[in-house]
Amino acid sequence: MAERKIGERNNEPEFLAAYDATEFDRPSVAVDVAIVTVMDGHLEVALVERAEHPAKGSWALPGGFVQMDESLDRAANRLLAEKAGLTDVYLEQLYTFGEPTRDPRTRVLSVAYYALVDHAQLDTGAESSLSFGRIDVPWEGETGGPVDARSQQGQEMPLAFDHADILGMAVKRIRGKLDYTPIGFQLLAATFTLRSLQDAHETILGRTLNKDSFRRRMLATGLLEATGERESEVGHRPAELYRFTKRSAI
Amino acid sequence: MAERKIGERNNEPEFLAAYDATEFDRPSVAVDVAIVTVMDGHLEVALVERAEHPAKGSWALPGGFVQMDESLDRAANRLLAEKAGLTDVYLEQLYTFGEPTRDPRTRVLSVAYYALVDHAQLDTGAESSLSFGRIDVPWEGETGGPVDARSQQGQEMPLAFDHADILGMAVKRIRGKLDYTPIGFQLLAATFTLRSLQDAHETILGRTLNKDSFRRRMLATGLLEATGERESEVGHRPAELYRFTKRSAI
DNA sequence: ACAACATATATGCCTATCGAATCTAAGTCA
DNA sequence: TGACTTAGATTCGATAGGCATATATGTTGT
Repeated sequence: MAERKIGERNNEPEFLAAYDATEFDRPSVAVDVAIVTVMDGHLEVALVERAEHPAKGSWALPGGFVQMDESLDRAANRLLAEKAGLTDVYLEQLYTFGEPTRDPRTRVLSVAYYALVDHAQLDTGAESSLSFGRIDVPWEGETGGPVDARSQQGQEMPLAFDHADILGMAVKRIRGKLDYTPIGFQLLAATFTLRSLQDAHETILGRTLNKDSFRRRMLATGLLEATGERESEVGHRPAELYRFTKRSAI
Repeated sequence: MAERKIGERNNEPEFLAAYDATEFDRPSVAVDVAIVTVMDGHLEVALVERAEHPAKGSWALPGGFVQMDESLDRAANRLLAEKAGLTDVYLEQLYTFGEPTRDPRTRVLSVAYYALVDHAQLDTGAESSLSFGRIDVPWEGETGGPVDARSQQGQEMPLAFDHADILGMAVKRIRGKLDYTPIGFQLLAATFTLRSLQDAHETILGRTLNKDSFRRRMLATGLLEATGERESEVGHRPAELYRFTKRSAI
């Protein structure tokens, strides 16, 4: 991360044209949301392309400033609705990023959230302002470090500010939470097969899981129940469809 | 929590005398630290008595406002040093509390941290501005809810603002982290017996642990090594003293 | 010196759980 | 009809945790 002292203005012409930043005695507070989903065996995150400086042309997590009369959770939910048209999704506060130089304009704290959504709920059409980047997890380990994104064509999508750090922490949190809470179904439709749930877990963890152990463990939690229905049109024996019971809302 | 709209001033005389609060378009940002330690089989937290309104006479976590040129981590470390004389202790960001009405004066975000310290490091003398409250965990469960504090004499120490919520989340986080990382030794001196480490774990978790399993599990991590020394003056067979290896710094 | 006592440390056994292999069930497709 | 694919059940061995017990090593009292 570039070193820059607070109060030291960026005097490039583009900056001065785009912003009339003023120093305050309080930081601005933004909420940024990592909207994460699973698609075809990889993690994806929703991104917006920055049209203005700073970091013009690079990609950023959708976010905005907290209004003075709304809570942080409410701001995150509002931004989810405004930027992605999403309501009633799994949303959790992640961490607050507060390096004084993380935004070159003025001091901006970012209260980061992450959301887990079913890929089918996402508007991936061209009319949406959101793009989706494949999350590029470098080492198959703890992933405490920054995480980059790539387009479907494999091009790098450079992330603005410290958003690669936010994304890295989001992946780490989701992985950790998967070990002791069944949050995987937040990424799936209302009914799903055990295999698709395992696929989601494997994608998040970045490693394969034992099929039988996974099945036993999931059924032992008592959090999911068989619907009696089966998937159809699959070219082989169809699997039973399950749903999550009510109290699965963590 | 009392409902109060932002911008609606508290017009009680005491408030007006104590504060000349002004509304801004940005929230103030405070850092509050739950300094947690283990003492005689219970958890303790460092508290300061509020001398002024709001919440005059009740107890609060040590905290203060973030300066414009310091990071959040740095602010937390500074406050630890200023308020408790502590440096080089385990410190981790916990959560950011942002209900608009959490402070009756004006909007204040609290970026909460928790610190784990050896009780022997703490200045519990009368000259210190810090008092210590026993953490009163109501139900032996997940402890997601608010947690109160009591004095050594058993008197309630009512917590100001939403600090009971902060403390509850701190206990929950510490318990969760204990399951997969050996943070317990942050509460102990440089060398310690396995029994004292188990005592610390049991105190944090609020339940007893199997001695042999605990011993096997701890030794299997490879994170601690025998010193060859033994405790002394204990009135029974002295236990071997252990220390943590370098990389134990999580 | 010696016994009584308290706790540390080691060992063996039982059981629950996980991973792997194998087998059967139930669909599609040529 | 038979090959193929994946679902789901069963079995078995390895492993780790819980529990009981035995032994080691110190202090304290007489």
